[in-house]
Order: sequence, then structure tokens, then C-alpha cells
Amino acid sequence: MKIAIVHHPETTPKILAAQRMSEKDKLSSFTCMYGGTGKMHKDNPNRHTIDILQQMGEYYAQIGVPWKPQAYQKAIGTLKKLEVKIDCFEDAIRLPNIGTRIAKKIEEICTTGHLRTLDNALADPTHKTLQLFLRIYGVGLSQAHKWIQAGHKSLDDLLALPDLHKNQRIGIDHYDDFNTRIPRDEVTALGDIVKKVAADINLNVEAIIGGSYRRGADTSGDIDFIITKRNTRSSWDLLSFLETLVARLTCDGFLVAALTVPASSGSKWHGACALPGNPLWRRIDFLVVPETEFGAALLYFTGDDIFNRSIRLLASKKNMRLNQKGLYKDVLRTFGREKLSEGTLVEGGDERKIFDLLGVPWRPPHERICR
DNA sequence: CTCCAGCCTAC
DNA sequence: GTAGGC
DNA sequence: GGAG
Ligand SMILES: O=c1ccn([C@H]2C[C@H](O)[C@@H](COP(=O)(O)OP(=O)(O)OP(=O)(O)O)O2)c(=O)[nH]1
Ligand SMILES: [Mg+2]
Repeated sequence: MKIAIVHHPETTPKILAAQRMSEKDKLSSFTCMYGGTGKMHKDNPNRHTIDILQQMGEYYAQIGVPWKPQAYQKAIGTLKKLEVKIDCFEDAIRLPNIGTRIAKKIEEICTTGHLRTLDNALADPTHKTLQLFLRIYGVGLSQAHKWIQAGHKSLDDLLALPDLHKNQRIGIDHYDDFNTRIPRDEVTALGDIVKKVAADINLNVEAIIGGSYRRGADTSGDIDFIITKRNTRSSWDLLSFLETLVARLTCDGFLVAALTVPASSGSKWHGACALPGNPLWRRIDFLVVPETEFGAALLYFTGDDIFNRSIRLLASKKNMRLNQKGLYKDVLRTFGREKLSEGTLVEGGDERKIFDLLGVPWRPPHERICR
């Protein structure tokens, strides 16, 4: 029995528990295996570190550095679960998803309160403009950087450009709308309108709101519908319904723009809508799926995106493949993990069965918040 | 040193 | 083929 | 940038 031994921080039970997550079974490195509720204690002792690392990751994403943003996201995920403050390199380096580079940064944040790398980055005068442009729907890194390079500084500058894409123009015209979160009650109200019209067209159709709403969020970035119909076996069986639905909702003045529409093989309609009497345009998505693909589609459209990527990666490690249509087995891949064969469908209809088949404990939607 | 999800539409 | 998006 |  050890007595009177001074406890080094890294030997506290909480840190040991976190270390254990990374060792042993490799499965625990998949965030889909334990999920998350997105709720971090407001008194999380690492909140300042998390905030700075978040900004660092966002910065790398904005300048287009590949993978670093995801790496920061994972490191942040680790810190969010801790109840103990990590303030030195030695403690940080022991944690899963935190290596030497981020451990150093954690120490710098805790001793100086900030990160010089980040301060320098944010001091760049074009950075604010970059952020402005990147929040335009239909504008990504490539376009935003080209416009900056060309000296553009404001949304008005951009509106004068002759070669704006259709959606980029809409994105600029409705810049504030699309960057305004939608309160949960409004999502419910928008949902009721769609459900009513859908039922009026065909009583065998069901419309479910997925996305962040299904995960229980109090505000959403957009509204995501999964639309299905009894006794259907291909999304092709629902395309005529989708056309009718869109036509009716457009006629009613509810749908105000189409952003992307499905090709003959497609199943997703993306556009904008507005509540009567509310000038704000909201982005809206319809995913039409046959009964046989409902579970996989629900899983996909419930997300979050990090959860999806994690569970799909897990599937691929088991020689399977998960997409919005189903779970497939015996998928052949190259040494570079590139898909060579489709594999054979094992399950598409039932969300729970997909979890089971992958050995992932069932997570209700509100426990699939991994960012 | 290699891998990091998987798919769709617009241009 | 590339960009942007879910 | 981290894991394997
Ligand atoms: O890169 C992505 C983006 C989204 N999705 C899935 C998960 C996500 O939950 C769903 C709907 O996408 P959306 O962009 O609407 O995200 P959200 O989770 O609904 O959040 P928000 O409140 O911002 O709409 O599509 C992915 O699988 N990969
Ligand atoms: Mg959404």
C-alpha cells in the first residue's frame, strides 16, 4: 500500500479514465461508440482552452488546410468530456486525440491565456473579409479566396460581379436570413405546413423532421425533412410525389426558391421557404426515401455530420459501407481504401438494426451530438 | 508513411 | 473535373 | 494534426 505519495496530476482517476479510452479497444476511438450530448458543463475547467482551440481549428478550415480542422475538433471533443483542468504538456499528451503539437498549445494557452499562432492569424486584415464571404450560401474556400485576391471587400462588391452563380446571388441577397438560426418553435410550425400539404397529396406519405431538430436543438440552421411512403422500394417511386409537393408549396407561396433539384436518380431537393407573414427566408431540405431505405436515411439525416463520419468510418473498417440508402457488407477496397465494389445490402429499413449490425450501442438522436 | 465518409448537383 | 453542399 |  502506497502512502504519502504526492499525487501527480496525471495519476488522478479522471485522467487515467480518459487515458484508458485511447488504449485497449480501438473501438473507443470512434466517437459514435459513446456519442455525446453537445452539452458541456458551463463550468468546464477547460472552456477557455476549448474556445481558443476552436478558433484555431476554424482558422485552419478557413484558409483551407486539410485535416487539421478535424484534428482540432477531435482534440476539443476529448477536452469537453473532462471534468479536470488540463494545464500542462505532460497531462495533455496522455489524452486521446491530443499529440505533441496540441499539447504544447494547451500549455501555452494555460500559461499565457492566449495562442500567438492564433493572434497572428487573426491580425491578418483580409481575415474578416474572408469570414464574411465564407458565410455566403454557395460560396466556399476557392471562390472566397479568389474574390479576396481580386480585392473585393463587401457583399455589394460581389453583387456587381457578372459571373455570380445563381445560388451565390441568392446567398448574398439573403445573407442575413440564411445566417439566422431558426427557433425550434418555428421549425415545428414550418414542419406542420409541409406535413399538412403532404397528407393532402397522399395519405400514405409521412414527413419527419430530421437534422438538428431531431437531435433536440433549440435552434436549427435549416429544416431537414425525410419523406417516405408505404410500400415503396426505390426513391424513384417518390419523385412524382416530390414534384407535386414542391409545386403545391411553391404555389402556396411557402417555397420561395429552388437551390438544387434532384436528377432522375436523385432524392434530395434543397431550397428556401418562408412562413406567411415572416420575411425571413429559411433553407429547407427534402430527402425522399422508399420504405426500404428509411432507417439508413433517418440515420444519415439525423447526423450530426461528425457522428455520421465516425459510424461510416467504423463500417468501412469492418469491410462494410454505410450511406443514406443502407449498410452493405463485403465491400472490396483498394489498399488506399478506395471502394472497388458496392458490396451487398444488409439493412436499410431499420435505424436500430444498423446500429446493431455495426456493434454500436443504440444512441437516441440527442446523444449523437459529437461536435 | 498513410489515412481521415460518402454521396449529390451546378457549373 | 472542380466547387460547394448535405 | 493524431492514430495506427
Ligand atoms: O457534411 C455533412 C453534412 C450533413 N450531413 C448530414 C448530418 C446532418 O445532421 C444532416 C443535415 O445536414 P445539416 O447541414 O442541415 O446539419 P444539421 O445537423 O441539421 O445542423 P443545422 O442546425 O446547422 O442545420 O445531414 C452529413 O452527413 N454530412
Ligand atoms: Mg439542418
